[in-house]
Amino acid sequence: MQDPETTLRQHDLPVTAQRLAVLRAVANHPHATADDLAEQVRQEIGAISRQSVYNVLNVLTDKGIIRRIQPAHSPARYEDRVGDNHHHLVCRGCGRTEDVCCAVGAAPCLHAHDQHGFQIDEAEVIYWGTCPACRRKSRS
Amino acid sequence: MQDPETTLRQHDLPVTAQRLAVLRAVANHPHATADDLAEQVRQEIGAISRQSVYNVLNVLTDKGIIRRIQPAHSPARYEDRVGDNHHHLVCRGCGRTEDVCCAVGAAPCLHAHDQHGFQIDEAEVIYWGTCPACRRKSRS
DNA sequence: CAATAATTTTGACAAAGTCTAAAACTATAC
DNA sequence: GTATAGTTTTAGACTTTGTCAAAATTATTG
Ligand SMILES: [Mn+2]
Ligand SMILES: [Mn+2]
Ligand SMILES: [Zn+2]
Ligand SMILES: [Zn+2]
Repeated sequence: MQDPETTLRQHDLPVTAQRLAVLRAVANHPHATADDLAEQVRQEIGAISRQSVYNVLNVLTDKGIIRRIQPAHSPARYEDRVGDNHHHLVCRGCGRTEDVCCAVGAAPCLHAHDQHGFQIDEAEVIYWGTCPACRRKSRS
Repeated sequence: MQDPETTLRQHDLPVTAQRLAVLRAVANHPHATADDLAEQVRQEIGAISRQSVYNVLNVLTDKGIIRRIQPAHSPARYEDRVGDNHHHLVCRGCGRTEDVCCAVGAAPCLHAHDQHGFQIDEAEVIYWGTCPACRRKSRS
C-alpha cells in the first residue's frame, strides 16, 4: 500500500486528519472492528467521533480502498488487503481472524452446483475452528 | 424430519406449544428470520413473546435440531436441514436465500491452505449474487 | 483570503438480540 | 387426579452495532 494521502487523492476524497488516521489504523490492525479502530485513532490524533469512524469506513469501503468482512457473532471487521479474493479463518472461541489464501483462484473461486438463476459475483469462505490458545484453555 | 413432538422428547426437551409451533414454522419456512417465524407462530397459535421465539430458537440450535446462518446485512436465519453441510446462495438485492449442495463433500469440505494451528471444523461458503427478480428490476 | 463544497460532530434513533425476575406451565411422584 | 419441583414463558429494561439529520467545522479552488 502506498501512503494514505496519495490513496485518498487518487480517489478524489478530500484529505482529512480523520481519514488519514483511520486508514493508517486499518493498515496497522488488519481485521479490527470499528471500535478497535476508533480506539487506535484516538491514540494517534486525540479524538474522533464515533460517527466519523463509521463515515470514513463506509466511504473507504464504497471506494474499494478497504474491505469489510462480517463473520457471524462479530461486529464488522476491516482490512486494506483488497482485490486478491482471499478468505478467512475465524476462531469460535475468541474471534481471532487469520487470512487464508484462496484455494482455487480468482473470484468467484468456487462454482455453485445449482445457480438458481442467480448471477454470482463472489464466493465467500469462512473457515471456523479453534485457535491454539483457545484449544489450550479448553483442555485445562 | 419426524414429527416435532418426537424430536423434542428425543432431546429431553419438555414439550410446549411454543416449541412445537416454532419447530413447525422453521420446517415450513426455510431460511426465515426470528421475526418471520414469530409472525408464523402467531398465525398458528395466536400469541408468543419475542423472548420465547429467541429462547426456543437458541435451545433448538444448541441441540443441533436446527441450524442458524448469519449472512452479512441480514438478521440470523434458521433451517431444519442439518447435518448435510450444504451451503448458501444469497441475493445482494433482496436477501433471497437458496440452498446449494456442497460440491466437495462432508464438513469441513474445503482445505485451508495455511491452518495457522487452528483446528478447523467447518468451511462455511456463501455465494453472493443477484437473483433473477432483482436483475430484472435493475435492468429496467 | 474568500467562497463553496464537503466533512465532522452531536444527539437522537433503529434493529437485533440478551438479561432478569415473576408468573405460568410441564412433568413426575404420590 | 393432586401436589410438588423444576422449567419455561412473559414483560420490560437494557446492550450492541450501526444509521439519520442538522449544525458546526474544515478542505479545496481560484
Ligand atoms: Mn483478511
Ligand atoms: Mn439451507
Ligand atoms: Zn481463539
Ligand atoms: Zn433478489
